[in-house]
Amino acid sequence: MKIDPNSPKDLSAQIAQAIKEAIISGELPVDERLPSESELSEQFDVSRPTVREALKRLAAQSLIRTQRGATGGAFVNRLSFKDAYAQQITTSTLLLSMNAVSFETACEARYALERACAPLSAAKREADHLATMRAEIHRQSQPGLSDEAFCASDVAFHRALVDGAGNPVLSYQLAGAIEAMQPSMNMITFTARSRTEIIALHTRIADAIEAGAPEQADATLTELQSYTVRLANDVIAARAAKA
Amino acid sequence: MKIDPNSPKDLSAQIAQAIKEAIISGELPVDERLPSESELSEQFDVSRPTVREALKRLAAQSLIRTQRGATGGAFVNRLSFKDAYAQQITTSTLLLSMNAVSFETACEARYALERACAPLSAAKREADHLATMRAEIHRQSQPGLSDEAFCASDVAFHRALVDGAGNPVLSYQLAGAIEAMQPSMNMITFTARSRTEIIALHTRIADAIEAGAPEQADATLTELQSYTVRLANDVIAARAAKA
DNA sequence: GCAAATTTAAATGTCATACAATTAAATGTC
DNA sequence: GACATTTAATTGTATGACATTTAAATTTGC
Repeated sequence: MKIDPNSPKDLSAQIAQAIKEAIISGELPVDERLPSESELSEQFDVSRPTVREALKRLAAQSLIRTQRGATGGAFVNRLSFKDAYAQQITTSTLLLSMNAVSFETACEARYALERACAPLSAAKREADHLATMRAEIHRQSQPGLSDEAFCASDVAFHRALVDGAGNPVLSYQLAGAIEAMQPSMNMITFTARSRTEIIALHTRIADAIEAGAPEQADATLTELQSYTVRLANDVIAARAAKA
Repeated sequence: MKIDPNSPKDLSAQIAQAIKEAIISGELPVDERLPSESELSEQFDVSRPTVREALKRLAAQSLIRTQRGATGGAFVNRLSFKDAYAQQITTSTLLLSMNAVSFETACEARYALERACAPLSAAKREADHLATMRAEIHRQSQPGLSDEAFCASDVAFHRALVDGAGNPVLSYQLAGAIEAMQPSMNMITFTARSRTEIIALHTRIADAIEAGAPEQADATLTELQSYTVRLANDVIAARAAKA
């Protein structure tokens, strides 16, 4: 691992990249201890603060963890699905909010991905995920539920649908798509009528999964997508009319 | 934005989180300049190196960019799709390699997602993406192509299929799923026979997209998935036999 | 001789200060 | 007015010190 003092990049960025590449290539295996900060600063011929900045960059990406104390140091971290979920969600959220992605585009992506899960979920139809879906449907029908709580339950319902596919990689990929949309979903005011409609569609989806009928789940998800987009467009139109 | 000196977390981690939350909430809009490092160190009542560690954490996630010089400083960065792609790919790659995700599971996720794109691509059937797919198919049939080059072309083909859906959010989500599998794909030795088979399937997929026939694309992708898994299993079996 | 208490050493976390490098704006010069 | 120079602000890097944490080594007490 070498760095170039004449590169346009910061030294800390170069060092971080060198270590990152060593981790990706497998040269540094999981749980391996990196040299101490002092040793690294000698190896790369830079000061300790510079090394520390590099290590913080890696820590921010969950590539390493640090421990204090006698046997402490920086260790290569096993990237857990949980950590990856969290990163995926914040990245997706920022991507949508900062790039003026239309509700329709985000919605299209989300439901396309969900339709990808539906056949797998329908094939497995696991009891616990189905139970979660039913429970969330029940919660959604409670009167006096706030719009935020309704949305949160909506997210939980769809996560259960996705997790029902029993593929952690899929769940990870979809976590971002589903949760990143919550801010825009929250702006929708769910009337009693629209809630009834959505609950009916959720029920049909759960039924389709339980029956092992993927085409039906697919079609109902498409219906739900159009309905959601219509609701959002109503909100946008109402706002435009006011202004 | 306040921090707690008695928290178990590092000061730099707390500061990074505080700024991150301000960015996510929109309190700090895109291109806004953060206070200088000296000002931040006064505001948070910590030293400048500590502030810098916090800023490097944010820079590692592409949340800020820094400029040197008189009018320099740290600016809130608009998270571009390109940056998000890159993060998504490294995260996915590490997730697969560090968690002993089976080839079959990763493959299932990948093809489920691709099948999600197929109907959208078939509806749009854009000329340039179709041209890219045809060009990659042609490249794949060149004799003397290395396994690595064949794999790279395979990735390009599938990316074109995905990008053909015309939904940048989908493309972003799928970039990870497709490219993260390249390391495991590279271990497969593609014989002349298997290449012919794969090229035939690719051709049928392109034909289906061009014809606007989503069901056909879906079915062919499923075939390609099974065939890929079979090839991988052969490699694994051959290795086991040797040992 | 063994267990508990203490000391020690190694590592990260934090601070203070200084200087180098870069960049744009202000200033000066012709 | 155009061009060169200076200046000031800001990040990048280095040095050295001290605080804090943690496990291992040592000492002490019985």
